[in-house]
Amino acid sequence: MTIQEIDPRITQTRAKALEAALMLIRDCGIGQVTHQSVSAKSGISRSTLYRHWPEVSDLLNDAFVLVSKPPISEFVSQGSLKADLYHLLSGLVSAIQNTEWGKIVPQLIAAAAVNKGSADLLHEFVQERLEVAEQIILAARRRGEYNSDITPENFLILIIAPVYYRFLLAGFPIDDDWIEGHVNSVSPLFKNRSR
Amino acid sequence: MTIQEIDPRITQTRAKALEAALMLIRDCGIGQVTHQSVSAKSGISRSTLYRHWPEVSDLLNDAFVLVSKPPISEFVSQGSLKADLYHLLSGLVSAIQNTEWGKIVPQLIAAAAVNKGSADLLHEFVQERLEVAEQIILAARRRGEYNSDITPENFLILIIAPVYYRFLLAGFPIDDDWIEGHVNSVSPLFKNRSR
DNA sequence: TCACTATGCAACAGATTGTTCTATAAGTTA
DNA sequence: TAACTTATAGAACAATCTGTTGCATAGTGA
Repeated sequence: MTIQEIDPRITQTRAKALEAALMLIRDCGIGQVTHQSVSAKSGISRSTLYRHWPEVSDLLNDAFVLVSKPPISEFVSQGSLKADLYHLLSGLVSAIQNTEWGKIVPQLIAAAAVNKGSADLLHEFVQERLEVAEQIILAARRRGEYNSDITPENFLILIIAPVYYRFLLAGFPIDDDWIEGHVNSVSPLFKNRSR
Repeated sequence: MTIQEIDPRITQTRAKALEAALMLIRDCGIGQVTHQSVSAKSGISRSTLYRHWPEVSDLLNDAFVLVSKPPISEFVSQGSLKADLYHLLSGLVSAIQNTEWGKIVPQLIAAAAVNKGSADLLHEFVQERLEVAEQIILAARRRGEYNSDITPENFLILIIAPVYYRFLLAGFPIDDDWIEGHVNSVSPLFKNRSR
């Protein structure tokens, strides 16, 4: 009952090909991803690519899986709700502006609109992130900092959504000052109870 | 000095081809839009399509222009800020759920990420809509209903962004109850002044 | 060492792409 | 109406791309 060893050649081929695919997705969009273009970019032969991924959609899916499963860091409170929210948004903005994620997510959104597999992947990713971020609100509630009719989920979306809106739709810049102002803007909602 | 008459054959060809292109974008994504597929869907011959749009990107661009220039309705206040915001979101959600716009915008976002022309188009569209919606806030301010440090633009994004987030990223449903709850959630901000 | 198998390469038929030419039909002008 | 101008459809084409296969090679595990 030994553990199944995986041929390192397969691992290498997959890694190289998916990295090339991600570069193509990022720079040219999913429409430019073909067995041929991935072969040219990765050095993997076309026949090998067909053997691993008979359809381009299989390749795209694996590439999206790769980028939508980043490590989720443990929640450590910064001490206050405002500080935690600022920290959350800083991380998000940094991921969007300085990592592959920012370049890939628009393509994943487009893929999700026409492909159920991609949609499931994207929604699962977002759901997972929301659940992690919910710890922020629950911790604040325990400290008595958060006491609102707004559900943690809706409140988090209120915080996070403008970042994506500015980035994906408006093309507005996002800097530390804006993040700080944004957190301050919503802070009156921490304790308001609407009726 | 007569007005230049446009050959109706050209107008027809363009209309038919762009309609077909939009259907392909909506159903299959921009990657599936080719002169051939548009020809098959529209009945326009391939050679004619090449004459009108030498590159696929030209065709895509014209299609996106078509869909991103919808008529902007005059602002008529519903009487209160809450009612105006509810009205604004209802219209947006309806456009997203019941018209082409909802199916096309994910593709336009993806195109914008790799193509400056598409990006300009999208950002201009969003900017224009924000400016129209700003009338809501300005009217509320005149009535004394809105008095906040949050700029009208930032406030509107706070209102609008969660709709797009739920639709594009989370895949969450959006119904009238949610819209109403959302407007109520942010209503404490109408008059709050943060410090 | 030996069996196994993933890879690269060449070759291939079939489809797609981009271009050009010609006949025809539709539009415009007088 | 007749004479013109022009847009389109269709065919044909070389070039490229797609998907598949067979085979030699080289890396892997026992």
